[in-house]
Amino acid sequence: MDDLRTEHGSVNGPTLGTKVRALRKAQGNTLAEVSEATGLSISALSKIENDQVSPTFANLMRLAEGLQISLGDLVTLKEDEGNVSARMTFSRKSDTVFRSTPKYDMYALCSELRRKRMTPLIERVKADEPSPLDGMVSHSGEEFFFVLNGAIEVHTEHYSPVRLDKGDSAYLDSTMAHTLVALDGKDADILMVWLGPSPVGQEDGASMAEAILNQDC
Amino acid sequence: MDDLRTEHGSVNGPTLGTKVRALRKAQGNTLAEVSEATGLSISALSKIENDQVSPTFANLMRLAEGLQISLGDLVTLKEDEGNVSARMTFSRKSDTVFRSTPKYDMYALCSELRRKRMTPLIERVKADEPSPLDGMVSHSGEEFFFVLNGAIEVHTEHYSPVRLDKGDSAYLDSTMAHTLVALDGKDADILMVWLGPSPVGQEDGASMAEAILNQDC
DNA sequence: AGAAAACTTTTCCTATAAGACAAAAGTGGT
DNA sequence: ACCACTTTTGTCTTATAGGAAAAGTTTTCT
Repeated sequence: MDDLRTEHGSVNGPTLGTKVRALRKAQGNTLAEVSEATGLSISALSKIENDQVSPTFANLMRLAEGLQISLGDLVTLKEDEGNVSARMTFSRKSDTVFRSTPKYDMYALCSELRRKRMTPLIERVKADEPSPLDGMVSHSGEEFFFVLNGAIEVHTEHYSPVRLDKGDSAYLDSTMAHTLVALDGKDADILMVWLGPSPVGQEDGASMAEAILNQDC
Repeated sequence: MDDLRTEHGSVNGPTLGTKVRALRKAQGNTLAEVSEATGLSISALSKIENDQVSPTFANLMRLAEGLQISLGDLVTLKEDEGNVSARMTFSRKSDTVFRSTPKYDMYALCSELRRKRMTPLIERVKADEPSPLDGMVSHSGEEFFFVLNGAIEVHTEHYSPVRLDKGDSAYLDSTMAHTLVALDGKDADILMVWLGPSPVGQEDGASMAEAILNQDC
């Protein structure tokens, strides 16, 4: 047999083989090392990477474990994530408002990097805010807050409000209705990292970020 | 052959076969209908559902399409993921060192919440540090940094070192070797959020966090 | 109810493909 | 050019996929 590309590759995306190879290379390992980690023979790995065979489910599981990737991520032929283009980005102290509402100003961080799964933001929670419970929202995913300046109160539908001062942090299930209120009459700055529900979705990571940003304020 | 349960089932979760059968039944279809939809023979489907064979990747793709489920969802034998207990937690300004090394002190945030997918930490990067490149590590997942105090330099295997001052942030693919260096002779504090590669893994989110923490310094 | 009919699933057998082992070919460094 | 290392390519064994018959299940008819 020659090439199974058409059989199990998605139309344009990388084949399973190229992805496995990219992952292995990204970790700086040889076939022998992955063979050790997975229990698969070197030749089998070679053939898999060259799309000469279609590995069995059992071996896909061993492969995923050895490559330290979830099985779902492994079989989901998402675009190149191991190899190319950008693998890192950074943001200078952000001064471009990504989105502004009566309640929040938002500054997206590291937005150049498209392929990321987490969405980091800085939010300024405005002090002059009428009634806390107005802004209650729930959306998919999880979020983590860290208070950079000022103090906030986290309101949720299931817990009593929690006051967080500078340096405090919170982690919550975003599907639970929640909102933030600046305390002491001063604006508060928080660092927020949002993680969407779709573990593999790349492009819809972006759209979901959009969604949450449109919703969350 | 009798039963491959131990080969490709997770310890307690449902096997692939039971999941396929459940999906088919839920849609009210017969093996013949799924055979039609997937192109797989009835006998092959039967064996798959009874865990008598380990289907090839090519056939897993056809199966997923026929069952109208994403490949990732099909192979990810996830248990019920809805159930709860805690859905939020918070941390006061952390003062308990989670882990300390010559190079870093780490403070885990929101560690009470077990089910979370992101792992937030505060790291103090120590100034008195001999040679930057010693500590280079690569591990699975992605990480986001935000500089709280001081200045750091991010070294990676593929990019030139980047200086980050207070308020700056970075996002990087953790599989790329990297390390942080405190600049200007002062310790630097950063907020880091790490996201492991396994999207659904709950409990192994914890173990992976362990892994990265043990490795990353 | 009982029996036949129609349908669904499992089992047997054969062809073919995947996996292991070993040898050959390719790579990189000195 | 040599050596150590990595990857690919054969050959053989073992397992998966397909086809058809057997077994099991439900429906229908009298």
